[in-house]
Amino acid sequence: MAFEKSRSAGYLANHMARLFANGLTDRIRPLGLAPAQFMTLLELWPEDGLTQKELVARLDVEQATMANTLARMERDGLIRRRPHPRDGRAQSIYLTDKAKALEGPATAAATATNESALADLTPDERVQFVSLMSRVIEAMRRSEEGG
Amino acid sequence: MAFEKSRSAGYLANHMARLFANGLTDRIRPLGLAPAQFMTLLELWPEDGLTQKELVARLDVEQATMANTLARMERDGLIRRRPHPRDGRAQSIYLTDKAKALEGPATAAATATNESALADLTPDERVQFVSLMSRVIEAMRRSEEGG
DNA sequence: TATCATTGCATAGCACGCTATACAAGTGAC
DNA sequence: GTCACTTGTATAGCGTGCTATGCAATGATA
Repeated sequence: MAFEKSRSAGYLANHMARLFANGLTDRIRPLGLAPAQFMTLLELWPEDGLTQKELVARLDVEQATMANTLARMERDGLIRRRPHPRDGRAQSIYLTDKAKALEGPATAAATATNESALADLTPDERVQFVSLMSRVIEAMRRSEEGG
Repeated sequence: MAFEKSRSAGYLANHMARLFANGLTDRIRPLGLAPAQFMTLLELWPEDGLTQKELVARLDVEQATMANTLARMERDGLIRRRPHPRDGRAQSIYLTDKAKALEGPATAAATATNESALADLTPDERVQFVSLMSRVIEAMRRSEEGG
C-alpha cells in the first residue's frame, strides 16, 4: 500500500506550518517583523535581559539559529546587547522602544492568523487540537533525548 | 492578558513541524535524501513524467521553491528531465533507478517518524488529529485565495 | 503574419532552520 | 598559578521556504 501523504501526520504538520507561517508573515511584514523575530519577542516582551542561551532553551531552536535571528533583530533596531554582569562570555538582551511598541499590533496579527486558521473548528475542537499538538510535541521531544 | 505561545495553534504548529522535520531528516539522511526531496518523490513514485508546474500544484509550494528542489535532485542523481512532448517550455521529470530504489526505505523512515510522534495517542486520537490538521489546512487555503 | 499577453521555468536575494567548527571566557584539578 | 575542560557566542555552509524578476516558448489577436 502506498504511503498516503494526506494521512501522514508529518506531511500535514509541514503543510500546515507553512500556511501558518505565510499567514503570519503577511500580517507582520507591515510592522517590519519576520516570524522568528516575533517568536523571540514573545519571550522578551514579558522579560527583558535574557541571554542567548536562555532564549535557545525557551524556544527550542539551535544556538546557531538564535544567534542569526538576534543578529537580524539587532540590525533592524529591535534589540540591544549589553555585557552580562557576571559572565564575560554572555550578553544580556534588551528590547528597544521600537520593539516594545510592537507588542500590541504584533500579537493582534498572530491572534488574527490563528483565528483565521481555526475558523472552522468548534471551541471544543480548538482545545482538543491544541492539546493534541502539545502531546505530540512532548512525545517527540522525549524521543529526541532518548534517541 | 499576554499572548500565550503554548496555546497558540500557529506557534505549536511551527514547533511540531520542526520536530517532525528533524526526525525525518535524521532517518532519511543515510539514504542521501532531504525532506523536500522525499516530499517530491512521494508524487513521482506513483506517477513519473510530471512537469514542474504539476508538482508545484500538488505539493503546494511556490514555483521557485520547486525549481530549486528539482535542481538539487538532479544534482544528486535522483531525477532526469526530458523535453515535454507538446510544450517546448516545459520538461517532463523522470526518476532514476536510484530514486526508484529508495521508495521502500524512505517511506519506512517516514512511517517510523510518524509512529514515534504519535506514540502517545490512541488510534481514535490519531484519526482525530489528522482530521483536524486537514480541516485547518483547508481553512487556510481557502482564506488564502479569498485574500 | 506581426504583435502582445500569457505561461513555464530559472535565478537572485533573503529568512530561518540545521550541523560543524572556532574562539574567548570561565571553572577545576593539580 | 597553569593546564585542561567546559561553556557562551559567532561563523561557515547548506536545505527549503518565500518574493521579485527575467527569458524563451506559446497562444491569441489585430
